[in-house]
Amino acid sequence: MSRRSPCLDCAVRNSALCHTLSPQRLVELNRGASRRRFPPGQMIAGRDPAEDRFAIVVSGVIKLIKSLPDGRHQIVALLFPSDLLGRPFKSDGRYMAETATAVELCCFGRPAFERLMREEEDLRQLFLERTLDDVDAGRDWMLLLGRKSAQERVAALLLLLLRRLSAPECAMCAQQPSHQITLPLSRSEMADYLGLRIETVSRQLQRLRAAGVIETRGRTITVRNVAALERAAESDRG
Amino acid sequence: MSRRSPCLDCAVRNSALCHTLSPQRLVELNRGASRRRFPPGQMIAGRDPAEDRFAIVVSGVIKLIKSLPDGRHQIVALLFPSDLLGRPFKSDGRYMAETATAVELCCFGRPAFERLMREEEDLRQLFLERTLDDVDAGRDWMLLLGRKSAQERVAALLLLLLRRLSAPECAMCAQQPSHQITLPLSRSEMADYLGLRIETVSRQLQRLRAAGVIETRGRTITVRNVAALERAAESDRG
DNA sequence: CGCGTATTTGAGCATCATCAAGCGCCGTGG
DNA sequence: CCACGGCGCTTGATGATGCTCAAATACGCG
Repeated sequence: MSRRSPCLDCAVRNSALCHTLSPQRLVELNRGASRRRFPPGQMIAGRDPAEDRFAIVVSGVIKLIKSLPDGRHQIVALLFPSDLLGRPFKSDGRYMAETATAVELCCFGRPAFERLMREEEDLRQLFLERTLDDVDAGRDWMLLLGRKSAQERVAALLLLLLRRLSAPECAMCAQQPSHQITLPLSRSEMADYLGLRIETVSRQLQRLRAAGVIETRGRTITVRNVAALERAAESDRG
Repeated sequence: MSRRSPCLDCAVRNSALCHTLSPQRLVELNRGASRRRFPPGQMIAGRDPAEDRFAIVVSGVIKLIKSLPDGRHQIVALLFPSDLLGRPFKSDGRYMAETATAVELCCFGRPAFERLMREEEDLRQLFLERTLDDVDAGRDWMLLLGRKSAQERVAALLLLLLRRLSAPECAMCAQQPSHQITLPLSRSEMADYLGLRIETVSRQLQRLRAAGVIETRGRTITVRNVAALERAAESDRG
């Protein structure tokens, strides 16, 4: 009983869903919750119903992947620290979830979380609003996939990563100068998110580098000219 | 007071969100609700905050469109009878909503609906689950836009329309034999939904016709071979 | 240092976009 | 009833973007 709640110094305590909960509720949620770590490239949720996880991302980046039988893949979402993995009220066998980087999760039992969702007004409301934001994010990406050129797609992805990785909940990612990021994705993963092939991604990065917009060194990218990058990504909020 | 609730013979009373409400709540909601009709091709919601509608689709089909400044468009969702138009808890200036066919809406005031959402457990839950379904639908479409060929896209769209237009809530659409549909979309709209050009859509339809999979007569399409159409669309639930 | 993997680079190609007619459907008006 | 015109759709020819296949290079890691 003298053990303090592990939530108090959680890296995402101010941004994850659970930030709306009272200390008492947190203690309750923590019974049966567990921190788990995964290495990069590991499948952590998918078709196996026994593996029907339900967790908050504490650090690292997770890919949600849809695949076709012939081996084509599309990453349909990236989960960053403070995002929720898992779908309440329905088992979620529609995507594969795989770590892109090393990941730390805070895992709960489904029943405990669903009960909290029912009982806690604020939690429910926050979850709903985040889900509505997910709808919007998906639709933004539909515009990108349906209508944008390879150049625009790559630029848009770099801006997305720049924004999300420098957000406060990613403090742990220890980002260098704010215009420099370490990509959490391989070229192949970038391609799967952008609906392109790996060679095309590589060439578009090359083009941006040649134009002096970015500098690349492996997975480290420095944005030299944010405005130019935004121009390359085209106005997104049309 | 002797006027019976207009909801009793509403075409979507069994499938729209409001089906969870008690008769008393329905009466309440109906104060300030109004039926409105719109011709095809009319913008009914978009950037204008005063036009921030909030409505159930009673009949017809609505397109949600995202656009880029240079005139590229992407339809990011279709709304069919019983679907909800509008985003609660946040004004929704992110898409343009335009009628694809003649449309009948049941419009509410935002405050009334948001209050019901707060007070009615069942309504809230249903709305949440539908929103989660919207997320999934968007992600399915991302796979289509990012990874599927023109042929697969067109076939997938035909199957989608076949399924949705023969659902019970579309009874009003008076679909003919169940393998025949009247497309609610022009070729141009199909292209904007599929991330293709109008000529490509036309050619793919032509290919399906040549293969004996469908018959086309203007906007009337008869599916001769559903299995072949499904094969052309490739397994979707990968 | 050397291997395996990721990434880059190159050459040729396929799919889909673009540009440009042509056709058919329909409503209008003669 | 038929000529006319407009619009949406189809069809054809050409071209560009991004894909495929292949090889070279860079990089991480033992």
